[in-house]
Amino acid sequence: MTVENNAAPEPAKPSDFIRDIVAADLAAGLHQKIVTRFPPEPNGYLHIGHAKSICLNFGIARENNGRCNLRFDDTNPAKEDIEYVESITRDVQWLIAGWADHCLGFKPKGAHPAPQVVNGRPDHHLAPVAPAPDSEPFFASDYFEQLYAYAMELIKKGKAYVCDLSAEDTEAYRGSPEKPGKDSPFRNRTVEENLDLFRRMRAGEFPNGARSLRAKIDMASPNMWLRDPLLYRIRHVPHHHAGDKWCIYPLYDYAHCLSDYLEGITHSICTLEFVDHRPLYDWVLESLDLPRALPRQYEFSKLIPGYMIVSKRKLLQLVDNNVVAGWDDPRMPTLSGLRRRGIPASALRRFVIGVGVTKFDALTDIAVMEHAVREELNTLAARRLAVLRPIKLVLTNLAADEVIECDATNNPQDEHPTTRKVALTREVFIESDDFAEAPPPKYFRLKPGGEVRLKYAGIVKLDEIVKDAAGAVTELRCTFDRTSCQGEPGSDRKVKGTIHWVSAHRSLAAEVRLYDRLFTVPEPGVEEDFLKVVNPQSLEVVTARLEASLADAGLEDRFQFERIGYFALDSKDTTPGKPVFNRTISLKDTWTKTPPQK
RNA sequence: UGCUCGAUGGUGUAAUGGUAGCACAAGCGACUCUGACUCGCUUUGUCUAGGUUCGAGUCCUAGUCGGGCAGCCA
Repeated sequence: MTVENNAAPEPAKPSDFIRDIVAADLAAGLHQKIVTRFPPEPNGYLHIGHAKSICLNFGIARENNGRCNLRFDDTNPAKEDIEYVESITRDVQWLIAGWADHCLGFKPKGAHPAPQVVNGRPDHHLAPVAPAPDSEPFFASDYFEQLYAYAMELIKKGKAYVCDLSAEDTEAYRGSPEKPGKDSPFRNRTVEENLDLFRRMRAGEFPNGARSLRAKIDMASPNMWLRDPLLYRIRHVPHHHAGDKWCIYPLYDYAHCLSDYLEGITHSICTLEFVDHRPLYDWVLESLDLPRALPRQYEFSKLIPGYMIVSKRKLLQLVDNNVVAGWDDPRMPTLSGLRRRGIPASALRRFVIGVGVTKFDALTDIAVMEHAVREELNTLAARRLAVLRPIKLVLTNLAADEVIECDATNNPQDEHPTTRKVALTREVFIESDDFAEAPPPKYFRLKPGGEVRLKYAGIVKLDEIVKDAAGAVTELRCTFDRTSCQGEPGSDRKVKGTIHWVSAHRSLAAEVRLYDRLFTVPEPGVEEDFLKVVNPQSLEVVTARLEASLADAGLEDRFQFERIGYFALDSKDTTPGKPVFNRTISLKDTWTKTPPQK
């Protein structure tokens, strides 16, 4: 009934080219313990694409009794915020709860890499610890001091120099993929001058952008990232984690590999766009004569689910243009949106692990995710009766005050299903879809003169259709077959259709939000204007009638409204006595099929 | 026209020189007090051309097509 027990049945142990490498490295004795990391930049919300990366990194850690560090790649303070640190930490812990939380690597609060001696050589290292009240995630910004020391070392080795070129000139000097760049006029400064200048950069003597520290590699390299990439830039801005100690900040390519090294990361797994950066990743580490084993970078293709957008910039546009109600709108592909939608973490894991890990740019069929969600919810969700679009049905042979208590199964998927009581009364509501005055062929539901079973109650026969002056149906008058009740001899009498219902006065009215996919095309991301393919019917709000027991629903509960879909309380807009339910996903419907897409 | 990564049914993913398999989707059927679930059956695939080999999705060569790379973003 709830998702508190998040222990999902394990998917078959995954196998992919990265896990093959990990296994081979282990077999070769390269590492005694596997340490991976999930390194988000705290400048936005985590989305479903990150879920794949999280499950890959934590999955490898848990399969090898290793660790996966949560590390904030916070080297660009201008774009980052503590708010994101908090939401990301929360989202990661939600996604791995009950699955890989024992592998989550934190560090003692306030800890920095500690000096040590390895093979007679100086070294620094910061090992992971389990999450606890006195621990916190890792931050690249905690390594700024050590990163600075490494930079001084690179300068001394003649492998880095301070460059005075403007951003514009730097770009011009870099050339293009087809044309080699040319050396910066500052490339051959002496070590002493570089050391002095870099110290003064740190001391704050120069304005933003006046100088930078660059790696001295090869301005003619066919790989753009090897054309003397920037290592440090001057930014006179305070940092959300490091405070106001720094006015120079390292860039990703310099900070990331060394952060990996300092934490003892063995396998640094990232997405395909970093393939071109790998030579630089290796260059930095190999230039420093580091005494411990170096981390290695491996790349896989990111997850792009159909009918979704996974681009921070575009997601932000949806929020800014009020297409959705915020980052955690249940239609958003953010982890907070999916969670609010009612999707269990276990279902998300099942999905992202199931799609596999390759280097092929794939568009993943959204049906795969929907299937994973339904499969998970089918075992998790308690069945309830709810009518989304009510139409009144009167059981003419029941007394006005008569109440028949029926036993309803909570979850037929349980090994030992439990039951609850639902009240059948003279007046009930049924789904307006479940009645047709002029039924199409093979219509199993209620039609003139026809019989249908009210689930858990008994069989009714439609005698009379009452309409108002405008001709709209206001009431269906039926005869209830008492011999078809539970426990009666006729209870196993077969009728073709079984429909759901709720008592008219022993039920509650509630807002129900029916969510659908946010876009009308499978690949909104490649659209010239993705805002033009927003699904205008992505949200429909109805006032539904729910069986009375739903008044006790809790935020963690998952429900299947029988014959409709899976629902959960909205965590934000539900107030005491006034529940708001979100439709997580509809039940599969092979009768009123939606036309196949594309 | 540089570098780099990739290509297996409709979609995604296995097969590490030896019967092209799985999942989703689709179709048909069975079951059903959820037109759900479950079960059974079916359709559909190795980018092209050469080569090596007893044997090639896999190895080699050449091509074709697609992705990524010129932030002081990550």
